[in-house]
Amino acid sequence: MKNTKQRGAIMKILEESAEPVGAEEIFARLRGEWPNLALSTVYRNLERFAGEALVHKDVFNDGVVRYSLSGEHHGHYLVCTGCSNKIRIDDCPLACLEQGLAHDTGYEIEGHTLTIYGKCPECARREKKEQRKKK
Amino acid sequence: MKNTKQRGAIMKILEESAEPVGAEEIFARLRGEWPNLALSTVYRNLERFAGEALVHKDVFNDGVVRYSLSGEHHGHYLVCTGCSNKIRIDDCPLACLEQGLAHDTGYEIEGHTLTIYGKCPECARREKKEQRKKK
DNA sequence: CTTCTTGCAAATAATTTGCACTCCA
DNA sequence: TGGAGTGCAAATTATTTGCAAGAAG
Repeated sequence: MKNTKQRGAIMKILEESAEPVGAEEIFARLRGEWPNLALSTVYRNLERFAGEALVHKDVFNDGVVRYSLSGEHHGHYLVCTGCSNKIRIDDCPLACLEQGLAHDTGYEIEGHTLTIYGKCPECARREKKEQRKKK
Repeated sequence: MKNTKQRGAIMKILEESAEPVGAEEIFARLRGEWPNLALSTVYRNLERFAGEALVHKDVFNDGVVRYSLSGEHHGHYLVCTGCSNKIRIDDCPLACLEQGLAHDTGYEIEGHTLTIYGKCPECARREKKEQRKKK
């Protein structure tokens, strides 16, 4: 894999951001510094990185694909369906389940997506207030 | 919600299929019986159903949104990243984790998405063969 | 040099929307 | 009958691809 400046710039964004980022977002953030960077270059490199297992690729519920460095510590989120506030879940109870599955099905497990949805205390309270108003 | 024949037909597909189905797939399956059903009607109704919590909406790793009846017994899938073959996972190890989270964060947990990805034995074998060819 | 990469523009794929017409309640 | 629902075509959005020109080793 050749070492090009656009490749480096894309990787730097990935390194700097704590949360997964999408191609369009990376493109927007690099627009200033690299005015004639092509969006397709971003997509191609992200796909490349994912292929080489340098980054982890994930499709979110909004349909956008986001990437994050694979070195980063594996984690999931608890997302509030009211205000979209996110809490990281460090505990991941799936390693064991995956082993069992690999054994039972013969699949080579590559990974998983897990996101938990709920209402944070404020949103839950607000929602109940609104329901009372309606009646 | 009015009871139209296309709405019924879409719901019937949902009821008949054990696995989550996408809009294009439902459209394809109904084209024979309803030759001038519009794809947009399928999309609109699925969104509607999801809004009324009649069906569960989920974005898969291939970027396609698939829907399944919410009444159905809760379950997750092991999806092959090669051929998209799906195996249902009846075991769900999250109830306990969710209780702990509710206690720790004060959130009212509403649900979660969990999908495991891997390669089925055939796809894994095929992929290895192709890699060897390249060298 | 020569192969890997990029930029640009055009092509897809999945989904959404505007609008006139249709059909259930 | 009146508004919810539909079909059709055109618009969006996210992503992919073909190809000639450019840069890295």
